[in-house]
Amino acid sequence: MTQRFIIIEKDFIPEHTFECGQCFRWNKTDNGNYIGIVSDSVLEVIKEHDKYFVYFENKEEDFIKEYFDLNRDYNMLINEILSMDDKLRDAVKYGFGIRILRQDIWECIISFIISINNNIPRIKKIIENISRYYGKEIYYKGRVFYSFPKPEVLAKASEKELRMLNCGFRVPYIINAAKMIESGDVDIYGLKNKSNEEVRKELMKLPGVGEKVSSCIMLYSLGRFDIFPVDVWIKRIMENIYLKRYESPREIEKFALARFKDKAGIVQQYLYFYFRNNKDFLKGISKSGC
DNA sequence: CCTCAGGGCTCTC
DNA sequence: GAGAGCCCTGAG
Repeated sequence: MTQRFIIIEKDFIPEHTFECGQCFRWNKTDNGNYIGIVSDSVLEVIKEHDKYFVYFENKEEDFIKEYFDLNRDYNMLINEILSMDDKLRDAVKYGFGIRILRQDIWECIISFIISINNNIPRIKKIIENISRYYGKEIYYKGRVFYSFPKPEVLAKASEKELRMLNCGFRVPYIINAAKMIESGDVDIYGLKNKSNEEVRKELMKLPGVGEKVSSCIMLYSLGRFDIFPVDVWIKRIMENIYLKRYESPREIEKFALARFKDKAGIVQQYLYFYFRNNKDFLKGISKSGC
């Protein structure tokens, strides 16, 4: 069993990358490293002598490099962000080491359908439940892990089973989205060369995929940084820091895209990570409203 | 015991 | 365009 590794030396802190809310299948191990299931493989990120080693099996190096977005210079991105907006200094400094992972689009779609009106610990639990129930076994270092099931599998899943796995009101969304993808009614594998508008239109054909979920898919699986997902937290943060008034998610996205341009996606990530972990800085703004 | 919110969406009006 | 309702769980 060949085990290989590559080194990530620059602009990377595992805790920031894996716990900024973009992914749900990475977990911290007892010794402080991270282990995750990525498509049909188990990956480990291990710190040795101040360097991070990615261990993997059954994958090409190019896959790993793309997954960790290693061809992008985040340090340069940060400098450009700071040069155009000083308000982001604290958030960028705090979130240094976040990389936007290039996730599998199918798993990303279902993951963010599950995220609807849900919280992160429960999202992780539901995805784990689905993988254990429907996924394939992966053996890694004598342990068993489970891959996320393919569209054809979830297309045939029963409502009863998925309810048992705690998917709740999202059950019909999941099954019908899987059916539409499996049948080819919605083409999720031919989106690469399409415009943001075209991609969003295609994704929103899927039940349970609205503006925000489609934005997450475009950012986290297509690597489109000129996208700014607006959830309840980002809404609050933007209203608090920039707008000083209640505003609709659509207007907030418009504002952010105009201001942060092709770096909006990573800015969104820094803001989310920083303010979720420092909620006190958001006192003074109401929790909802628009 | 209760209410409320959580990386929102759909359906109805 | 606005508003109610939603499966479930932990927090308060």
